[in-house]
Amino acid sequence: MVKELDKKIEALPDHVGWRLWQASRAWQAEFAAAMRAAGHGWFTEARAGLLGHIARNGMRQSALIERSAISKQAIQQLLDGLEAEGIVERLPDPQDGRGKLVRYTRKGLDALHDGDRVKMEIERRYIGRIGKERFTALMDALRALAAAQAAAMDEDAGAEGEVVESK
Amino acid sequence: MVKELDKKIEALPDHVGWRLWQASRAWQAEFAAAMRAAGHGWFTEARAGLLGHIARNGMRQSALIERSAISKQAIQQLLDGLEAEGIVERLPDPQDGRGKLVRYTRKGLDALHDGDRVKMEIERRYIGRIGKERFTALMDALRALAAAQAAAMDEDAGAEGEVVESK
DNA sequence: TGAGTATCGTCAAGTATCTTGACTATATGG
DNA sequence: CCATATAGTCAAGATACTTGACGATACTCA
Repeated sequence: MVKELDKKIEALPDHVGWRLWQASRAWQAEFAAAMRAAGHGWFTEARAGLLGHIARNGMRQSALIERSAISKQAIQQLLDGLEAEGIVERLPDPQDGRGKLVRYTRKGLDALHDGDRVKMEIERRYIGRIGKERFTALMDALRALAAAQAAAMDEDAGAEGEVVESK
Repeated sequence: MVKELDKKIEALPDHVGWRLWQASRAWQAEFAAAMRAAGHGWFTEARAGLLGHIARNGMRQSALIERSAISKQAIQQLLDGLEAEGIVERLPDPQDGRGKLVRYTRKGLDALHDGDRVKMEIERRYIGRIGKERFTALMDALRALAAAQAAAMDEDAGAEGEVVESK
């Protein structure tokens, strides 16, 4: 019994990528469970990520595309789903016949509110688990990493990023 | 121009879950790109995660299932793919007619070696980007989080985790 | 010994997320 | 007015999972 447990622990991967993936999945599972408990079963991980980018007062779909790291088609599909759930609605942009404005419905704003609450709860739980100091260090490192990566990507783009269509 | 950039930055979500997800995706993209460059195009993220759990000298599929956070069916599908690629092979377990042993092929071991190299390279890059101290703090926090979460799950299971099938 | 039960792996079907390619409609700038 | 770029959509497919059902083997204990 004990021997098996030992084996299990001893062999877990321990590189950054694995740890990040693990932590990310755990967070998402916790968030999804809490949101389901709050009656928002439609709140999947990708949708949550996208909603985090939509300004409370709405925005153009194209602006959303710029902000998110995924393709316009993927965003469209997510929005389709969210629209079907009644979380957001899409209106034609009066300024540009091609564009559309995405904005929250009443239901969407309520869900957003619950989402924020749940996020704060989870954060509190995390701080309780690993201590405020460690948590702060975690956020600090993650922010630094994101900033550094964004900078690295900008450099690539600025230098000569378009070697893709060779061959 | 500048104004648009400001907008873009100002609106990024900043909670733990989002940061973890971002960081995880960025790591995976970096890893996949490097592995592709090394001629291992089949090395997808889920496969990499699974391979991280397979002992160098092979192991039972059921042991793999215990270690991984995903379902046995998902693991089977991943193994199917890896087997088709010639990375691992599955042999009947002489000790147990139901079981199978999973082990690396020669090609798999080579890929694993490249994978380890790439992981170390990325880690070095990360340390270069955010500093050794921050990186250490990051790993420390992630490990603590994983340990605390595992403990929390064990508690749940020990107490009364089976309220699922009510209603 | 043999019936019930648990474990191991598989098959099948479905969902979520994301990708690429092709296309329409509108805007913009000579 | 025409060429080109941009905004959004449609369709098809890949990947990474999920749940449910199932067959085969092993274990237990009366």
